[in-house]
Amino acid sequence: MKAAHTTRRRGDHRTRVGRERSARTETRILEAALGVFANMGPDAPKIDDFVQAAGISRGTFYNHFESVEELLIATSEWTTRETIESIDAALEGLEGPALRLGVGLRLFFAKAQSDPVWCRFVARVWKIGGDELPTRDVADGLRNGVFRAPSAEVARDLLFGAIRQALLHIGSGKAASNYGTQMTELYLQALGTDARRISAAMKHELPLEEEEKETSS
Amino acid sequence: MKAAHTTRRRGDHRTRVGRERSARTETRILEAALGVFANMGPDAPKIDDFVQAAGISRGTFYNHFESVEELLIATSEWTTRETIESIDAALEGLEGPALRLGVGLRLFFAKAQSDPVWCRFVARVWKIGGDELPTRDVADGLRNGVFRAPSAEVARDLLFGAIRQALLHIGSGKAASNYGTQMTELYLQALGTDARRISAAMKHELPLEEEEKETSS
Amino acid sequence: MKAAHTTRRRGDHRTRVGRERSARTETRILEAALGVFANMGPDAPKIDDFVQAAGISRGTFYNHFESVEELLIATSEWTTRETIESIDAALEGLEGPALRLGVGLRLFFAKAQSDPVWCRFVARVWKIGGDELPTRDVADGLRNGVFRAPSAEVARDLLFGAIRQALLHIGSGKAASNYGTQMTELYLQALGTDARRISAAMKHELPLEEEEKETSS
Amino acid sequence: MKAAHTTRRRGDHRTRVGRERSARTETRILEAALGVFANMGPDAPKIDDFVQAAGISRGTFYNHFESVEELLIATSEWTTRETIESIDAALEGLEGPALRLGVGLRLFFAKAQSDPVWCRFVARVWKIGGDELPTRDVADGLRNGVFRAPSAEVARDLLFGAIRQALLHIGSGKAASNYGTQMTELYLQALGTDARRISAAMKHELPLEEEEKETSS
DNA sequence: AATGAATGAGGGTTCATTCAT
DNA sequence: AATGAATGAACCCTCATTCAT
Repeated sequence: MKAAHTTRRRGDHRTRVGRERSARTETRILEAALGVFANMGPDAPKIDDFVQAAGISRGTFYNHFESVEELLIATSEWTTRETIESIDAALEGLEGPALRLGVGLRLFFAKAQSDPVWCRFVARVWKIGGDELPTRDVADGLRNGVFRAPSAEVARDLLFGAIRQALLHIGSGKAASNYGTQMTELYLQALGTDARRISAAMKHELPLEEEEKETSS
Repeated sequence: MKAAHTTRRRGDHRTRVGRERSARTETRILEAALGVFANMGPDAPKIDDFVQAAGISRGTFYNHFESVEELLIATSEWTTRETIESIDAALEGLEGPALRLGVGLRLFFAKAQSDPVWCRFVARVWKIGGDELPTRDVADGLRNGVFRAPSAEVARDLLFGAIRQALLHIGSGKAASNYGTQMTELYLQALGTDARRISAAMKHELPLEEEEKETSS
Repeated sequence: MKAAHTTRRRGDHRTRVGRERSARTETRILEAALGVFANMGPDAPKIDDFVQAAGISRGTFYNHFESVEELLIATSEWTTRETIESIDAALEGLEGPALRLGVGLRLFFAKAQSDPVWCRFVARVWKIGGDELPTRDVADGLRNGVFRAPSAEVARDLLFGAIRQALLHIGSGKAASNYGTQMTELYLQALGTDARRISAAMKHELPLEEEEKETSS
Repeated sequence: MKAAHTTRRRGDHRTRVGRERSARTETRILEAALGVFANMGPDAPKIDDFVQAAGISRGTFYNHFESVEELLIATSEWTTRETIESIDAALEGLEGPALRLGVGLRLFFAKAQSDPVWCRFVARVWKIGGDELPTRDVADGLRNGVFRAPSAEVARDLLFGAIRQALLHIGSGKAASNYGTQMTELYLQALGTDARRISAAMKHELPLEEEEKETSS
């Protein structure tokens, strides 16, 4: 077992080094891809755009991703998951659909305003999930009468239409600093939320979500 | 003199015939392009897609348009202008931002539901104008207190976000028949319109806009 | 018979008008082609270049010429023949290869300097005949000892090389006004012509060749 | 440290191998291009002609040259430089414009007669430099009275006209074996060189320039 | 793994030529 | 004859993908 252990350790070592290097390369590609997609949209960029942005060779790209499409999906997941999770965590303990939705949206827009690249990426790509969270709050609110809308469908569509348009606006760099808050307020008003609840959601202090993404280049 | 006359008439005739043929071909391309863009979006289609859809040759395409981009713009204008104009005409005489906006949106969504190709095209492309009409009504309503919103920006962005998302939904074929009406109602509610005005806008009979597009080929 | 006569006269009339128009059109094309070839060389121009320069339609071009190649040949002949003939006529009565060659070259270069378009055309195309005239004089001179050269071949090649290079130089617009005369003198010197004969050829007054080309547009 | 060393060596190795392969491909293209241009002239050949002649793919062509024009220039330089340099070296130590010019031209024509492809290439393309060498000798000779001509311009133009025409003649395969020598003699005679100097230039043994072009494939 | 030269299919564009009027 | 829209073959160029090192 000892021998085996040693052997394994060597194997592990090489493997680990390889994996680390590989993981680092992969991260480099993802980081580069975020910027490339943000600037060029999901369809325009060619493999070479990522290769150049990441400072790697063509061959290396194919060692990690099979196609631009796959890279797009990977970038989306990588980029969205932690945002969603951190908002989810921040909402822990908040009660009431209006408060939860209001604070959640404000956090989301705050992230967008603080990270323009991320913002433009999400605005232009927005292919993936993360939509269960707000969807649930809207449904809850409609069910228990806090929200009012002709149907759940239009409430949902209005929400995602608003988010996308807001991200485009923010991503253009022309949005006022309270734009996200205002959009949140307007959406709550759209659902017929009563003034007191809106006010509470707007005034609630934003739970600090620490920025941990080590975007060190 | 007779000869001269004949010659001139012939020349005119040839010219006129040529122009007519050319115009017909151009219309054919535009009609085909509407469908192609609706199905494939603005970036994916290749020249050949239009060539095949229109039943023309590659060379003929270039006799009329220099690039896909130019065709996209031409198709957008061709497609949007008459819709906007017909809605504008239909709103003639209607007073009050809520009523005008409500009826205008309902007409717009009605068009979308009755013409799925047009709907998907507009949903995916939406590059061009036609946005002055609703923008003005929103601004009017905010100014005279019929509407209420944290800022004109968010009111505007919410509107266009809603429209785009609605078109996508309608274009998918899964929207209920009253979807457009519901979205209209929700948007009026979003702007804090009072119930009586909303009700009036929803009940107002839709001014008939006769379909005159002579898509006879 | 009367009827037949009338009919024939009509036919003649139409035919004549047609022929005249046709001849005029053909001349227009040739004139345009001269300029086009002069500016663009023999290979670069496309059918459209001639069509535009002549102000005709594509179809009309094909009514007169089958290809660019054919037009090139026609333009060459049309353009060269009269120059050669007029020089030939002007040399009528001059005796002695040195005198004939010297005056002939001077006339040729004078034409080149007075008609830059013709000059650039000939410089760049130079496909066709008209070379018998000087060739004969060179051969004569070599035979009877007026000229001296290692072989008739090199004498001939030196002549045509000189002419081409001279035309290029003149066509560039940078040649001095006595350039043609100087080149003529140098070529006579190349063939070992004695000084007296050279002097006679240089001083001989240039027989006036009237410009009759009706380049009326 | 070992690892780092190994890695670096590997990187170097890969890089070096790549560069060598690339350089070999480039040479292959240039060699092929020389023949293609020689046969078809500078304007007629299409990319495919080079691709086929070099036995590479279209894509590879573009990895090395951006256009036919660029390839033409590269081929010209590659082809002319060594000839000029070798003649320059061979003339080292020869004194007097007549001797230098005479021997230089004879070397040039000898090269042309021994390498028909090169000859036809230069005859048809002749875009680039290498003209300073003879130009200087002509100017020197005119200045110190060894040569006589109406002007330096015509002396120069006569020279290059003669060279071009000579190359065309030689390239056609119909030139006698002493053609180059004869043309050299005639050109010296054209400049009024005295008989003794001409004779010396013609009799001077041609300094051997070894063919070193390593056309090893 | 990483590299980058080579590949060739795919798509863009031009232009000589035809033909109905 | 003259016209010019339509045609499609020929050519240009890009770029995703492979593979030897």
